[in-house]
Amino acid sequence: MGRRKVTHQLISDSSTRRVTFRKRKDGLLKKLNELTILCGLRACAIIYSDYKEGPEVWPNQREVRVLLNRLSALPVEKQTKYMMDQKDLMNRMISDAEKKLEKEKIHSRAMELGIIASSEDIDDADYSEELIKAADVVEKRIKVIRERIDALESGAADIDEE
Amino acid sequence: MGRRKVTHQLISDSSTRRVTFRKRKDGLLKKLNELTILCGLRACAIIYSDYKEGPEVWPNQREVRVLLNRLSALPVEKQTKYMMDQKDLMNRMISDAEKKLEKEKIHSRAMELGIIASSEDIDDADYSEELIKAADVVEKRIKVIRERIDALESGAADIDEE
DNA sequence: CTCTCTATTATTAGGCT
DNA sequence: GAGCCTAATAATAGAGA
Repeated sequence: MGRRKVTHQLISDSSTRRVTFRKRKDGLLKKLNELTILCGLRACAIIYSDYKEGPEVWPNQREVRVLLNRLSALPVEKQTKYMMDQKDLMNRMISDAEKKLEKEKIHSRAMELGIIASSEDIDDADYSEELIKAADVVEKRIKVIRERIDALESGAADIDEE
Repeated sequence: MGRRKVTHQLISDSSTRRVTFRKRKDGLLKKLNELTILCGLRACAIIYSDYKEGPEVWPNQREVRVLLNRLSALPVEKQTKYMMDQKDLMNRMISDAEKKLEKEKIHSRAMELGIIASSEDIDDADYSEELIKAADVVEKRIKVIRERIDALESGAADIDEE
């Protein structure tokens, strides 16, 4: 939606890529925010780019933590079920794209992303400081295990960061 | 950007809200996908709405888990730093909105969202089944603690789900 | 690299089936 | 509700400062 259509591939020019990253990230956050407000959802997100030392989180750590905790607390069985939902939706998006392709010449690629949103009161629940601290303590203890897993996974994926 | 502008408030009609939810969620995922491709990032997300029994994840559990693990593994100190980044960006978005307001009559609200993206090879790293299972075991043990925290937080926020 | 300013494409609100 | 259509608004690619 700019001066020209953009090919859906990695932007080779790093300068352009950086600018596009900022613009689109902002646009995305704005839309996520709107979804949250329009549909009464809670949402959180993290941007993990090379342009920042670490990830940037929305709307704040608390929210991210709470929503992630909920996901982690779900039985694996149910989690698998979500995978199904995801596949369904991904298929739907692909078929939508294919339909468009028929009518026009669009060739959008398969969706492969995600978002976190909890469908509850948006009231900005003010978690007490004690709770936050308590969560941090637990977080640290868990961290050791997490790092272990992540390290293994990173190895398996041949990934190497910071 | 439809037949009329939409007020940025909770859509009261549940039917309309549902439709808007689907449309915008799909649009969001598409854009997140594009960001991923255009800028060479990995990304994951989860939609937690009342329209599904459980959250829907993107692109899959593996990706969500890996990216979440990375976040959890970060020292709290750094996490705080990210908060700063987030504030900076939020402020920027607000000022952008205010500028527009000057020129037009836009009154977009403060962004309060998030997204998870890891800026590394997009290669669909195929984590071994063993690792996934191992992660699940750890996940379950952690779950107990997580639930505890979440329960406390939920209580503090006067939230009650499923 | 950052901030603006459009020309253009993309997203989507409301209707209809 | 889920799909499809199209008018109308929103996001943004490219260029200029």
